[in-house]
Amino acid sequence: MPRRPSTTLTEAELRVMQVLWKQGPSTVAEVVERLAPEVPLAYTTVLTTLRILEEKGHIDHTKQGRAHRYHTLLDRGEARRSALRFMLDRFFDNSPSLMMVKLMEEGDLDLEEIRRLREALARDEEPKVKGS
Amino acid sequence: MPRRPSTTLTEAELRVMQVLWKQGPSTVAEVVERLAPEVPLAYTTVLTTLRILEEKGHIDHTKQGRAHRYHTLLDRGEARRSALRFMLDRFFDNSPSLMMVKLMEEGDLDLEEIRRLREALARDEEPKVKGS
DNA sequence: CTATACTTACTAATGAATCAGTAATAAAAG
DNA sequence: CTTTTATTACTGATTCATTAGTAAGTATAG
Repeated sequence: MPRRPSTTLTEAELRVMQVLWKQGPSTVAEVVERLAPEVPLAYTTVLTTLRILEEKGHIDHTKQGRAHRYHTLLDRGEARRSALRFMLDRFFDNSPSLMMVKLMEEGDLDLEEIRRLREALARDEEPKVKGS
Repeated sequence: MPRRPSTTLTEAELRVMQVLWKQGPSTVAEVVERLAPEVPLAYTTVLTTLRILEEKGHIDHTKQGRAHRYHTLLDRGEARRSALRFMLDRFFDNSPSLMMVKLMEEGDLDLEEIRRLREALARDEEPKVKGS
């Protein structure tokens, strides 16, 4: 029996989606250029990945001169949520607070970020109170 | 040109590591049993994955009767860190605080957890001051 | 000691994913 | 209109990852 086809974005697909999310609708050449320093890929390789993403319904394209300009359809927020759920399940025993703690340890937050997070946490504490 | 071999744990490998991390040193049968409800896999499939993990140096085994009992060598904390780094890069523009905010929105923290997190953040704010 | 049951070791099959080349196409330049 | 050039569409190669079967080995039970 073979492996099952992946339900989530594959590594190559994710790499490309990331570019589209970050720099907005892009042509093949623009994606290649952005990826080049990190992962040098042939023009047609990226083209193929974009075609697959389009087949899967994650992106779209419009004509732009003789080229195609690709737009994301898959919402980044949704992708983030499913990624977070995966991480919680696989690495943090489904404990959001444990994950929060580890994040705090990992990324050194500057004072401004800490202040904003404390405010966000304070806001989180409020809406729990119903009525009055 | 072929695909590059993956540097991180693959999906199947991660699934097995997760079991070993959660329930401690286990035999093949124990791993299969734990995985069964979620993903029914043949005994030998899990055995193969364990062999690969051992070849890669991520786990170890000791004899137990006629069976092998597998132990993790790869530290879970280290795996968590590299997973977090990957997530930060791919989904959260390398902003830990952004990731934390999204995590707060997603995983509902209970009041007790929020309180502890606020304390932890408060402590994080202090050590920045050098001397006196 | 022999038979039984369980476990491992080895091997193979298969499709998934990734990478890229060649041919066709369409726009742009002359 | 013709030539050049950029781009896409199609196709193929490669190997990785996953799955599991068969044979060999080893402990346990009778």
